[in-house]
Amino acid sequence: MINYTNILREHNLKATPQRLAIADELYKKGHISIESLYELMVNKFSSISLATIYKNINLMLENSFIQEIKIPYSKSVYELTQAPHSHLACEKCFAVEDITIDLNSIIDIITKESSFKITSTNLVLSGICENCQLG
Amino acid sequence: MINYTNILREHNLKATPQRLAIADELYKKGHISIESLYELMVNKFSSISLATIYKNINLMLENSFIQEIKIPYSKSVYELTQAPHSHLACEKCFAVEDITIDLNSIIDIITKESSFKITSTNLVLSGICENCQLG
DNA sequence: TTATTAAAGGATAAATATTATTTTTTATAT
DNA sequence: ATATAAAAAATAATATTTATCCTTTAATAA
Ligand SMILES: [Mn+2]
Ligand SMILES: [Mn+2]
Ligand SMILES: [Zn+2]
Ligand SMILES: [Zn+2]
Repeated sequence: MINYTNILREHNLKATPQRLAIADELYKKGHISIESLYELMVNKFSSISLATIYKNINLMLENSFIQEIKIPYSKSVYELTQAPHSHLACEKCFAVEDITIDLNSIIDIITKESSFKITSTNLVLSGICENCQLG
Repeated sequence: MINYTNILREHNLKATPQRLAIADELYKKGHISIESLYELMVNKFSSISLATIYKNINLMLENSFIQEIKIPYSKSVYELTQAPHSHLACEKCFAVEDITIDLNSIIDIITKESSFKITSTNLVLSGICENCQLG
């Protein structure tokens, strides 16, 4: 159980109980959609407003405390900011897994071939996760 | 000026003037957002309904006549279905360019390392396009 | 051609999703 | 402890997307 008080403050975000709970859920679940996060938060703060979720998600994004991952044919999920990495998205159960892939060779090739200056990469590989292959 | 009548029919879509115009704009512009497409279409069909845009985009997606591309920190854009490829997204002018990158080696590595079955890839490289580097 | 019909378009309502506003509460610094 | 700027809650307002209903039309077959 990590304490996110200082990490929030380092991102210029006041460490409110709601925000600590959001950070906690993101840490535990890894990747969460807005509506899932709201449901989880209602369990802890029965009177929490959906607007509080949205305001916090947007502020946390602006201050790079979290990142948004856009998934094809699905809702966006959010995660605590960490080292750049790619994602595996299950088309059946919609689970999202982290995967570290070295894309530097690809970036190098493009940088040589074109004059586009790449600042960040976003790779989502869709398919069927291990669990869903069994069922 | 390509005639999309038969291509639409091959995708089980009636070739209406509105759909032919949508196909035409997608062909000319390459990648268009919903709202841009609506603005373009209003020029050709002054009484077109926004619902017609949404219904057609959704039907065309279901029938694989077009594809959706989700762009980080930006609205989705749509394009005519073509061979799988990746995208360069300019963070300044929001232009989206096509780029063909061979991701097979990456897929192979993941297939060996994990038991996730990849069925499609989605790579968006964000940065600054050539034009925006000049200004 | 003309007739038939299922599908599509237009108008608009309804449902979702997101953001803004106002008041109350609270985290943080003094 | 106090002051204060920021955050939360409640709720209104927008924005986005989908559904409905009626009219029009593309596709098909007499
Ligand atoms: Mn991740
Ligand atoms: Mn493309
Ligand atoms: Zn799965
Ligand atoms: Zn640009």
